[in-house]
Amino acid sequence: MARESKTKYAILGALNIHPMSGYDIKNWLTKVTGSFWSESDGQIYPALANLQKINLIRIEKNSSSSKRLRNVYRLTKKGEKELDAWLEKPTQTTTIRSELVLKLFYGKRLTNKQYIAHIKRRELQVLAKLQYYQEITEHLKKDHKNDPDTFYWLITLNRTETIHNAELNWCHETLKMIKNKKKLSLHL
Amino acid sequence: MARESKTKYAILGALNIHPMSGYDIKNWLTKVTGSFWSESDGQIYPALANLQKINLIRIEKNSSSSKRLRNVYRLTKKGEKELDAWLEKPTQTTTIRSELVLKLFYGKRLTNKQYIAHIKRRELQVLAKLQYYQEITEHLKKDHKNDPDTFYWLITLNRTETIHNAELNWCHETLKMIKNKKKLSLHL
DNA sequence: TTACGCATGTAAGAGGTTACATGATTTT
DNA sequence: AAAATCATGTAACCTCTTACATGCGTAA
Repeated sequence: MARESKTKYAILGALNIHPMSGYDIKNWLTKVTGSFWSESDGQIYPALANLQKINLIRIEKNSSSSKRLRNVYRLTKKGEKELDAWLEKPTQTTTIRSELVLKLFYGKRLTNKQYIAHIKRRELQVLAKLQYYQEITEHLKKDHKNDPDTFYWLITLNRTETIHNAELNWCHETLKMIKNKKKLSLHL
Repeated sequence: MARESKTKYAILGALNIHPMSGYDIKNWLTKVTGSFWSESDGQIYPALANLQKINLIRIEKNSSSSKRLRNVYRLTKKGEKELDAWLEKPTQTTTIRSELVLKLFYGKRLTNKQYIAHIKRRELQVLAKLQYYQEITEHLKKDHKNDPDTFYWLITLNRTETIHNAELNWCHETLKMIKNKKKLSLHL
């Protein structure tokens, strides 16, 4: 019960780029896939141990010689197959939960001022994210143009950008509408 | 640990519209807030019991006389205050997880055909949702124009519509780009 | 030498979904 | 009479986050 965790696939996919440590994977995921995927410590390390146990990944370098403890993992052939099988499979739509939108939905009890404040906060959050992902996009286009992954990363970054822009527009329009008290405009 | 559940607020907000049973709340939520909020049986009923225990809601009608068991709850004054306190509070950004986008991100290992299939499936899903929410929007504008909640519901429906439309455009553009093999267009 | 970042890992415990159980009522 | 839907509720059990513990290396 409680639908199957996808953490293993996030890990396998990351290791398919190049060998990494758990620490690397986590930071890298939060940095570049943050807008649609993330993992926490408590997920990563047990998952790595398990994936190693069932031979989907293996430790490449244990760096025992006086170096700091650092486990760098790499995909096995079996791991690649597992990754491929998952990649090909169609996905179910995931349920999402946005507390903010729930508040806006139940917003009848809020004053105009409070309601506007919610949307403005959201506007700033989205704007910040948008700028952040635009920077990553620029960076990829400039310094990783020929990386075989870049094309796919840009596609998903472009998706994030498109959607964030749309939400930004919505914030803008909604604020304008509320401020002008043209509440009826939605009903036309 | 494991961040605080928002189920109670989803329930309080629903009961603020009008008294409802647990069954009603669940169905109503999946129907109209499905694009940004949902609850499952296993959450609703225990939460209702608990909310009643701490006097945020109470049973309005137990309909004992030969009628089917059906508990209709209504907000108490205390419940209204709790709802207001939550509504006013700023929200944290929620982390979202999209398995599909993760696959597209790791898409290097997929054939063009497989990749396109993923996006096309998504396109259809989004299109269906878009049409569904457009129907609800029309319904509200026609038959519930003067309902005090309608204005707020239309705002969130409009948000869903805007974002879904953006994603649809992205699907379209991305498919076109891949099909034309103009992979370099992203790099310009 | 103090502090911060690197790096791994575990424990606790709430959150959430699915499946099952139960029984009434309405529809076919 | 059977099947579908209404309606509530519980149990199992996985998921996930937060917090804590630990220790090394490096920079101020």
